[in-house]
Amino acid sequence: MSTPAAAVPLSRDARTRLRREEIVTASARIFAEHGYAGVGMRQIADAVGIRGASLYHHFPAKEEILYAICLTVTREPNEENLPLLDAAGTPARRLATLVRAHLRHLARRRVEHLVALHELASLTAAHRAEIDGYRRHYQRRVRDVVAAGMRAGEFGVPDAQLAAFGLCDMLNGFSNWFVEGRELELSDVVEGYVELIVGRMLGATGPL
Amino acid sequence: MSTPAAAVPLSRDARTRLRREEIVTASARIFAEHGYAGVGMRQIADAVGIRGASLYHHFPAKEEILYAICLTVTREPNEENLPLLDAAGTPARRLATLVRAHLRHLARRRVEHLVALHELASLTAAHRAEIDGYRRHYQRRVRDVVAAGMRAGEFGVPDAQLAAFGLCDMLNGFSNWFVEGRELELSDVVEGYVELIVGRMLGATGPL
DNA sequence: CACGCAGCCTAACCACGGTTAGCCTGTGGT
DNA sequence: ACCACAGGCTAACCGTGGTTAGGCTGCGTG
Repeated sequence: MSTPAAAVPLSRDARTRLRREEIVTASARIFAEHGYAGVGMRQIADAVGIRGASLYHHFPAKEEILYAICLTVTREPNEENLPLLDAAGTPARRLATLVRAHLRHLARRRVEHLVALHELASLTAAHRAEIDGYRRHYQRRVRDVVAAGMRAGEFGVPDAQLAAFGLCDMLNGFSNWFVEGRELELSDVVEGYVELIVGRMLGATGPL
Repeated sequence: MSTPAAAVPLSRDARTRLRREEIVTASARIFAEHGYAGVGMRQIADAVGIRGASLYHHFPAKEEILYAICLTVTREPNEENLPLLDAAGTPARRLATLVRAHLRHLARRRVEHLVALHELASLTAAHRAEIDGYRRHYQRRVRDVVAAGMRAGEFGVPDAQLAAFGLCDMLNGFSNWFVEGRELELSDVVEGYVELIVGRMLGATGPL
């Protein structure tokens, strides 16, 4: 076999990327707990077993770590979920698929979402503008599909914009209270929200 | 007349209270814009026309200002809105009344809500626990009324807890995007949300 | 009218934390 | 085998910002 199981050679910049990822993940966890401002570089460094100053071999500044967190967690839904809205099927089914994907993504990257949701104000103006851009784009796409469903007579809501706001807030609020393996099961929440949002609130009928 | 219109005598500790209020309001505005950690005492002091050190005649610490913001904006809904759930009427109508009151409160204290929503991590552990307590209490009361509506056959939702989460997230998300006099009118949003949440999502029928 | 304190001031302290400088080492590529 | 550099370390800097000390003043109260 071409990939030996015992030795893990792992190319130089593969390890580099891993290290970066490790720092980002650890930072997200600590930021989520103590807030971005309440965490020092030395504290982050401790979590990955190096010294504070060494972090600057991976990130040029503390804010860049936060930016990395916000960027991935804001870009991924755009790249992974939005295509689902372009797939075949009725607006209702496409939205239901998006809701499922969105919630599962939120669960998978829960802490990163918490940080991105709470610490936008700690970003550089430029970085913040970029993140906001992604968010607005996402929401606009959702609104457009809601509007399409209204035109198709599938949805009974009075205003697409308002429904889209409510929909997105419901989805994103999820990361504030959901914790894996406590009280509520993920798949139950996902299917429950599909029914609450697409089935009941928007008023779609038939299988989703 | 006993209250002269021209001169405004204003007792000593009335002025004191006003000053405190002024500091809190200004702080909320600046915190909302730059984040709690991004704002210094001197910056807050500038906004009310005094020097940084003078703030300590009104608050023993910076965190106490944040605490004051969070406390009022978290306690007020408990004291003003929750009694509405105990009033006469069906669960649906009582919930509709709560939604209206909640949204109007959010609009009135918009910036304070933004701060309280984003800066919980900057509070002392003790203060944070207290605020969390108020929030959980509020949500529990909402959930109970949803459950009551289910038992009465008014609501068609499958799970009261899940519906309550969605409901509260939709309500609170409101303060993230609503700005007075831009695009959407407050009363339209309020009535739209009453229909979206109580009418459509929960499935209440009849006038709300 | 005198006293006292609320409320503001200036000055300064001091800890914390982001960041930089400069060095050492092991390793992967030539 | 050698060289370069990624990646880590120690030490130190230094601005920022929360907080304290101590003094002045003018209003409201006894």
